[in-house]
Amino acid sequence: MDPQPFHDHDHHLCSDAVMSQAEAMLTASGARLTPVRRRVLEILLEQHRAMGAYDVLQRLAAEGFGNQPPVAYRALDFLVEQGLAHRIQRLNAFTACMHPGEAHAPAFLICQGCNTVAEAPAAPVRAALESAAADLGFTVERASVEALGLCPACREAS
Amino acid sequence: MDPQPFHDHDHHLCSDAVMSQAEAMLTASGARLTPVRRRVLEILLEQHRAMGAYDVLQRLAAEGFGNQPPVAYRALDFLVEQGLAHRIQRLNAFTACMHPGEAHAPAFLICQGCNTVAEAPAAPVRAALESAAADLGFTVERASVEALGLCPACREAS
DNA sequence: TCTATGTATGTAATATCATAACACGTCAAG
DNA sequence: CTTGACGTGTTATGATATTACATACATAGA
Repeated sequence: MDPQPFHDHDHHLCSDAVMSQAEAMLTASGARLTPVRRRVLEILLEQHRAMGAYDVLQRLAAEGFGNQPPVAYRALDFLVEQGLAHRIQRLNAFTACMHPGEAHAPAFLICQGCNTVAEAPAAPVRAALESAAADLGFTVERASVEALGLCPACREAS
Repeated sequence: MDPQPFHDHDHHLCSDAVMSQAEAMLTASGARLTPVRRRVLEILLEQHRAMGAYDVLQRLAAEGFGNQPPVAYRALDFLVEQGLAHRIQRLNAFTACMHPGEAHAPAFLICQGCNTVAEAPAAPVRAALESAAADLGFTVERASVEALGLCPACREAS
């Protein structure tokens, strides 16, 4: 999967590609990418980071949208439901999905140096988890896998 | 690892064993198991569930300890540091560690039916995660793996 | 024994994260 | 042209967590 988050790259390629995919997906599914929702997605796409709902809200408010928490939470929840964003439990924050449409139950790598959040391919991780769970008779429905650590750049810098 | 959380068992065997181990570990390390800390551990050990800090606090207050959040958070943080409790990110809640002393970076299995939380052996899961991370040059320091699903009993009942 | 020091606890105040409930507007189907 | 579904705005409140400071308590060193 995509190592880009951790390296210099032309970020427009990321965000533009995701925006197009998002539009296509939502058109196909009939869900509506309203101005607030679109703007929230754009804001999340600005960086490979996780943003708190209140940070997003502040941005929205500054641009003339509503300035009460539900405005942000509703848009964020919508994006999460549509698979366009992920919630990072550990940070109480949200990040744009960089691979919308692709079926994926990602693992998140959170750099403690630069706060970058990347999605890692988690199929083997999930397989191992489901196997461990099955040994106890437990059926996994959803799982969150979040790792804290250092990205290549921050590791080198430290 | 221990499938007990998901089955009928003499729970005193769990909690007594853990309490003894906890005492031994802390005596050895020089850390102090003060009344508040001991009581919090006992409370967590009452069930194979996760408890919110404010639930713990309520219990403490009812027993004559302080009734402000830091009282609970400090004791809980202490137990987590000492490896005697775990924080479940997904639930904003805490659970007693059922295998203190054993080196382990567990995966948590959270039953959506009965709220039981079990620790599953996570060595293979972590290995898979570290491997996926290494492919991106990322070094994992700490990770949380939390699965929602159904335990054997609740699965059968549903 | 006394006192200085570090550690633990108690409390007030506040910060941060999240949701419930209701009002209003828009738009498309009937 | 009305109705109903959906989206947005707003008020209020709930739930989770931390900062800062005061007090007590244990214990090692004078």
